[in-house]
Amino acid sequence: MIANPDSNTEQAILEAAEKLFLEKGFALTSTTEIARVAGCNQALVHYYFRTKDNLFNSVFEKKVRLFATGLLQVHQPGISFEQKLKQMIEAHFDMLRANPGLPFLVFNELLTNPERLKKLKGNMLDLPKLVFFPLKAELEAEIAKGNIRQMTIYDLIISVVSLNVMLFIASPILKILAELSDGEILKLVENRKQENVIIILKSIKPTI
Amino acid sequence: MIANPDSNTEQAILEAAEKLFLEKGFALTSTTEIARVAGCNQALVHYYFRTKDNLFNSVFEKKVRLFATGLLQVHQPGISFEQKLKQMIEAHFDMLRANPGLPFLVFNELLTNPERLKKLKGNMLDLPKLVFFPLKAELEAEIAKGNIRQMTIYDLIISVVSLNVMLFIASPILKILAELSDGEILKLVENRKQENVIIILKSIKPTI
DNA sequence: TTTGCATTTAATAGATCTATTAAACTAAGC
DNA sequence: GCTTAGTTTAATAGATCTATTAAATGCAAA
Repeated sequence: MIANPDSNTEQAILEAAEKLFLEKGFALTSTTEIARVAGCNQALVHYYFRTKDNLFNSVFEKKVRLFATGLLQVHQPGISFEQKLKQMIEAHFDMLRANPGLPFLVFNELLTNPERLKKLKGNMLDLPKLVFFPLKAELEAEIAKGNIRQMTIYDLIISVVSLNVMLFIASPILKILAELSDGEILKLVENRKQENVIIILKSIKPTI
Repeated sequence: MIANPDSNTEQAILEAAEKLFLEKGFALTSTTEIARVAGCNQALVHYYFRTKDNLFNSVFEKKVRLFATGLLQVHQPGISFEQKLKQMIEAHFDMLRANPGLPFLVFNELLTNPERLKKLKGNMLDLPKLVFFPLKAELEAEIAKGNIRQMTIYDLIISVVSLNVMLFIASPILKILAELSDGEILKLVENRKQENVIIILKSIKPTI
């Protein structure tokens, strides 16, 4: 029998692992539980991926890239820098809304597992340039024209990412503590999308 | 022999636990390792705190309160709302800088352990009011006077906390990925303190 | 039908972790 | 000096987790 390149079982294991790793992180997820969710024997997890670490890396790097490239989008030509920035913030926000568990997974694993972070550095050397370069020149041109106050591209990215990401890290906690319904959380999140755009656009203005 | 109310050993265990929990979270810290750092036998950890969970709660609630009350500061009377806001942002920022591992611990444990979050809700009912109430009335007065655009106190708090907290969650990662020296990180952090103040103060202004 | 190979299962080795227990140690008070 | 109570230690029970192994199963081709 020829091996199915995308075996049903292998795919089920990957999906179960992704779900559980996103929910609880690496340390709190056991291969036994992955197998249970995937509907197979625990040894099968090791048959396909040999180690839990391999399995984790299979889902992790894809997720990190998703996380980082959320900022990088193709824009309509001819629109203003501010409009472009607004589109980027919204695209990043929408990516996070579609993957709300992503920031937690990425931060949790990179902070608790230093080797993972060092390994990542090698694989992701292209990303900063992909994300920063298209924006950097434009930002500096706008500053030179006096349309935007003095600031670096790093400051801008950090601010956007902070505002967008923290919302999705904190909202499960906010939901419980403030006793919000699902509907109320949805409304709050949608409102923060506009709020984050407003904050960034106002904050880059010159004068004072 | 009379029990020392603040036994040397008990205190050493608490401090070791605090250090390790802050570094690696609950799941990745073992009582054996806590004992090693505290310089005592592993069974002593259980002698003093019975369970690992008890020990964790002993350090955790104190830390959550520290995290939440960072925003709550006594201000000089008679200064403007904007100056007061600036002081709050800076005080919150300074608290985080003095406890950089705090946000990770709080988010990590509250997100991976739902029972911890529910339990916390009971113990922290006073906090939202302590933090929000002093500001809420003033904010609404400023909005009525037309000094500040229409926004809620929750939006303001979320923005401040997002900008301040995310910096300290992300900076260990940023340090590795961008290959920054300790000095460069210090400089970046200090710069972000002013940047966050500027962002918030600009973002609350009326007029588009 | 039989052979061969990928897949799946049950069983388990080996490591580690929490928590308990029983015994040893230490020093104050009678 | 002996008793007593708090403190500390070594040993280990019991649970859980990763990873391996050997055997069983299913299916396609010969």
